[in-house]
Amino acid sequence: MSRPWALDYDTATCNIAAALAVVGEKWTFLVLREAFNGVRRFDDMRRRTGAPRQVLSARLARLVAEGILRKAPYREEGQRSRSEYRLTDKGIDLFPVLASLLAWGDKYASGPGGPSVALTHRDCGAAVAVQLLCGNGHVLKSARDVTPVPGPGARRIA
Amino acid sequence: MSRPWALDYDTATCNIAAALAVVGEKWTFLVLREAFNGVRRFDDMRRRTGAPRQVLSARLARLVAEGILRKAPYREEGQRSRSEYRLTDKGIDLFPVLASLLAWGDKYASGPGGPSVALTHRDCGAAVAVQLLCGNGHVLKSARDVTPVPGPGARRIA
DNA sequence: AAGGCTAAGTCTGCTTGACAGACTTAGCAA
DNA sequence: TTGCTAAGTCTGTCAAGCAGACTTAGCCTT
Repeated sequence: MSRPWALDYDTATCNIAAALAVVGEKWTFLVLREAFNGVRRFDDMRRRTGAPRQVLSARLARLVAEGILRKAPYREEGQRSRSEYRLTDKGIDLFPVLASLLAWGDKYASGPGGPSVALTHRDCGAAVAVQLLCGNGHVLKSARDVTPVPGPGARRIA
Repeated sequence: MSRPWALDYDTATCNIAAALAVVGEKWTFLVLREAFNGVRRFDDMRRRTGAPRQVLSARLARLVAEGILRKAPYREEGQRSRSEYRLTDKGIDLFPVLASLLAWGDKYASGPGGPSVALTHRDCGAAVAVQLLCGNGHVLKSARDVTPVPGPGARRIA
């Protein structure tokens, strides 16, 4: 690797940045974690993430505005009707991000007892992992086997 | 889904939070993106991420302290010797996180021309994608096919 | 209909972190 | 010894995060 080709291209078109602009904030990830765990209600999320109410409120509103969560009414026995937050398909598609973070955390930052959450295949019960898979069906052992190349939207720097 | 089991367990043991505590900050992801693109030098990273010098400096130091990047000396013709930043294996293992973000960004937040970066398999050239794979070799179509269950490190709330 | 109950917020004052831009450092070369 | 450059640090300003108190809105009981 002499001079990386990336230096000749503009970063403005990078979709990692675009994704991060939407979900890149600290509490947003934790909110999504809870959502994937089936937690849907404001106060549960607040208690479990530790996010200040104001921040949680803002993040939820943003996620709804982006179409990652949607508000749905619910009604607890003897209570008024309130709103809870559910993942949309767009939100569900963020799962690999969370799953990758979890895998990395399990490997490098796990507490004493080991992982506190395991992912299983609903249909067969086996453990689920995030893998890099190429179009020819090869499972890649390491990210070192991946070569990033400029895509159609890449823009050369003048 | 009546009452999610997650509500009965402590969030303190969650390794997603542990991972985010290390790499969860906004600029950190962008720094890693550059690192995976082969960008290694302070000023290149600064220019390409837009991070303020002070913040970049702090993030790089943190990543080195965490063993995700390591400093390596380099020497440009006619210049003094300086340090650049390279991914360690621990850092390389974060690739799926970035790749997932990229895939999501490509799908939902792509600019006009389409993706600006494509991931290819070094050995066969085919496109690489992040997939959910179960222990029995099934490729999962959606995160809805994943069932999270309490792991060995899970701690019930009193 | 008055008042209590609760989840889901908003409001207030304080503190921390981000930021831009100027400045500093350290080794190499002329 | 002076200049050059990448890689930082320093300073003042401003936005964001934060804890804790307060508010809101329906449903229920009395």
